[in-house]
Amino acid sequence: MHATQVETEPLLTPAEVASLFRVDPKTVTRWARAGKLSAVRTLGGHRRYRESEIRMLLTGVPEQRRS
Amino acid sequence: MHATQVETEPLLTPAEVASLFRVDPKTVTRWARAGKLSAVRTLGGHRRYRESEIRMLLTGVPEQRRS
DNA sequence: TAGTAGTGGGGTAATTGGGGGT
DNA sequence: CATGTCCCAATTACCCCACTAC
Repeated sequence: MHATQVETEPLLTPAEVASLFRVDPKTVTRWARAGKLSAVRTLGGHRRYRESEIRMLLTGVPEQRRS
Repeated sequence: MHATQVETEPLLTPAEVASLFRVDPKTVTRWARAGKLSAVRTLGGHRRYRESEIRMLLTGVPEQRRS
C-alpha cells in the first residue's frame, strides 16, 4: 500500500486475557497495576494487552507451532 | 467482535478438579507437585488445570475436536 | 443519538499455596 | 504412601457504581 504501515501488534482485551488464564478480568487488571503485565491504554483509560506477551506468560514460548 | 481469534484452551480451577475427583483441593495440588498433573500457573501462582487432561484421566476418552 | 456490553476503581468474601502434623 | 485437616499469608472472586467502547 502507499501509506506507511505503522508497526501494529495484536492486542487483547482484559476479558480475553482473563479467559485465557481462567481468571476474573479484575485479576488481570490487578496484574497490570502490579507491573506483572505491560498494558497499552486506550484514550479512555481502558487497558489492552499484547498478545505476544500473554502467550509467552502462558506457555513460556512466544509463538511456536506444536508439531 | 474481534477479527482476532484467540486460541482458547479450557482450564479448570483446583476446586473444580477436586470436585470432579471427589477429593480435597489440596490433594489435587499434591498431584500437580508430584508431576502427575500438568498445570498452568496464573501470574499470582495459582494453578489452572487443562480440562482435556482431566477428562482424559477421568474417562480415558480423548477430547473430540470439532472442525 | 441511543443502547448494550465491557472496564476502572474500591471494598469485602472466598480460594489457593505452602508448610507441618495426623 | 496417599489423603484430610489446621495454620497463615497471598491471591483471587464477587459486590457496588460511574465511565468507556462499539
